[in-house]
Amino acid sequence: MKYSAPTIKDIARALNLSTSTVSRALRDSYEINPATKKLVLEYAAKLNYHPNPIALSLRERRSLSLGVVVCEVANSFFSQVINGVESIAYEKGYQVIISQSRESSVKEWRGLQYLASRSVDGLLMSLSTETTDLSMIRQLHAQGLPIVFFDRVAEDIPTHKVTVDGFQASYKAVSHLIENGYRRIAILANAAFLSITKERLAGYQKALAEHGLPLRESYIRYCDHGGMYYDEVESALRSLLAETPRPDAIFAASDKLTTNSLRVLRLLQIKIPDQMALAGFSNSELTELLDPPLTVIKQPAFEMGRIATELLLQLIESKRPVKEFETRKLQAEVLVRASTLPRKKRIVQYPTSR
Amino acid sequence: MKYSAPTIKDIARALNLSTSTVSRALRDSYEINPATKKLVLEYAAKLNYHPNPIALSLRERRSLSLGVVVCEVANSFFSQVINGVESIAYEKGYQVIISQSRESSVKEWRGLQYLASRSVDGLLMSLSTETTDLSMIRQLHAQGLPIVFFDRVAEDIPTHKVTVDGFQASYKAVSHLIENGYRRIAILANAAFLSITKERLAGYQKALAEHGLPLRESYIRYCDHGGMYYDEVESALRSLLAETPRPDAIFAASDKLTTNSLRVLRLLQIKIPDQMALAGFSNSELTELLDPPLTVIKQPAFEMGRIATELLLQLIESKRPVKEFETRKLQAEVLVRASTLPRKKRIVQYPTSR
DNA sequence: TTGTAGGCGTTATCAT
DNA sequence: ATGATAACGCCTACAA
Repeated sequence: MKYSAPTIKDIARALNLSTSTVSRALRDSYEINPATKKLVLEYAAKLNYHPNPIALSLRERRSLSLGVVVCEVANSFFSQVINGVESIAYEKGYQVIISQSRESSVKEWRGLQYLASRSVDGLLMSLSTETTDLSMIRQLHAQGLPIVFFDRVAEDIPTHKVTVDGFQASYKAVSHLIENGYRRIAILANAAFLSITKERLAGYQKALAEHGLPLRESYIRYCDHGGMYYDEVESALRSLLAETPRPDAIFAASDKLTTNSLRVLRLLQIKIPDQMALAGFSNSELTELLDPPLTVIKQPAFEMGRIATELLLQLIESKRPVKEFETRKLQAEVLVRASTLPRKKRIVQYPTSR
Repeated sequence: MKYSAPTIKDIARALNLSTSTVSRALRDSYEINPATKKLVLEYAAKLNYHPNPIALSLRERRSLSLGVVVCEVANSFFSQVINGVESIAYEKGYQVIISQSRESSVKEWRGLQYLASRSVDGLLMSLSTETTDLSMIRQLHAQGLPIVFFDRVAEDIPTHKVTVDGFQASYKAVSHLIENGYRRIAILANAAFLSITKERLAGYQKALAEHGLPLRESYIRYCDHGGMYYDEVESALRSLLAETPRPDAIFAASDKLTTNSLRVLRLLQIKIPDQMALAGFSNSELTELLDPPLTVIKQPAFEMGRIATELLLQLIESKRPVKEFETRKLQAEVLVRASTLPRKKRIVQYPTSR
């Protein structure tokens, strides 16, 4: 079945004009007779004519579209970022094309492949947890495709970056835990090589150090799929629970890790916060409705999308190659809730069962 | 800054060949000298040549892309549908372009506008709650753009549709409420004109009727933005709570309505399920972790996306106009949890303090 | 086996 | 004020 939208040619033929006249009339050129113009516009409206964006793209060598690569849209943080991206993009007449990597470097690669080969004018990118090979991104960037990284950035690719100050955020959240009486705080983090992982880990370490608590390597766990798979989180937590001494708090360093940790702890019937406190990054709208309400670090995701897009459009619309790049660091807020209530001294810390 | 990918022309010039030879070599045509072929392929690889999809689209009059119009991706149901769509689309070499209406008919219109005018080969569509004017969709459809509706369908546009059996699902969920002792069940629904609203309402009515309960018009509330705005849900619920006699259960007929209802009830400090039971549609991964765990109707969202996409590709790839259309109805499952525990007879039903 | 020309829809340039 | 032509990158019928 063939779908065929009306073209300038159709209008020209019907009205006995040349395509150039029609084109000019449609663009309201001053050199067209008002009568002709009216004729053309009316007929075009009747046909519901719209210029073919593909032809336009081919001619103008730009598609007026931006690619966004995220691990998945079914993640509050990323969907909020996307809303921020769209808010700016639409304003400036750009279409947004989303590609999901689902934390797989193969899928990421495939999405990039498609987006890159001239179908988008620029790229907004958050790396998948699996991505270690940056060669393709590097090459696209070298070829001149404007790229802005957000959230999970490639540190050594010289371009604009927008991140959240994960160091500060983690520092604040872990300090909060310590101030509420928790002493044995474990951390559940994303893949170790990600920039955000390093940052968040550093904030955790600083909070411990500043309060004179020891840093135990055995209290650190990495989840290479960012908590995308439940099993990965369950086994990490189980092994943490088997540590001696057992941690009295978990700090989860990303969205999926946080909610999946809650799931595991509930499954294991571990009381929060009495037997184990829980805090972590999360942008879900539902965290305050959970049982217990979760203490979370909420990132300014929408804002992040907006800023990244503004920077990208700057790159795209700049006449000369941009040499100076900036890294914007946004502050996140810590929302304190019941999952990290001050530790009660009287509670039995090591129940005999489990 | 200008990004310019290598073209066939570049290769032809460099190798002293014609563009057609290069083109054929790249497509591994049998009529090309193996030596030439090798030469071209190697040089192309070196340049990291990829055919320009825009030029291809212009020529082949298809873009190998599908448009998806949903109200928002930050909604578990829709993001799961999208994952289903992508799973099929990628397999068949199609790119997926997502457009969010955010329950606004203007944004929906704008997204459609862009997607439709030849940049996509077909459309997967779930109406925004605000959309009453179908003329644009109707026209695109009349012009031959293949469209498949899912979830919120346009009943009188003749094409494939994929829905969930909202009648059965509602019937089962409301029956469950009744069997657990609730008698005054109010319903919170989407905009009244939506097909899914009518269906779900009918299921609710049947359950009441079958159990000999009266249908009270005063127990029905519509939220025209589908619960996208918290305030809308809060005022609907407040007015329901003011009814005499006061309802003892709320049945929420869509995702956002369900979670926002929980939010309102908690804000008003109404105990669930003792003072008010709550059940509703939701595809969130977190419903079992909420306080209380929510009884929900979970739709086969991923499956829906898959099926809709398969049907759409059938339409797109069909040689002759398709005249026979099918409506697939999928079954949803009811997950029973604590928010609808059997009603305790001994509980005070009308606390004096609110 | 390779090359030439035309066309997909549009607009800019250069006539008329 | 309007028209003819070329070009964007690609493919293919036709020519050589």
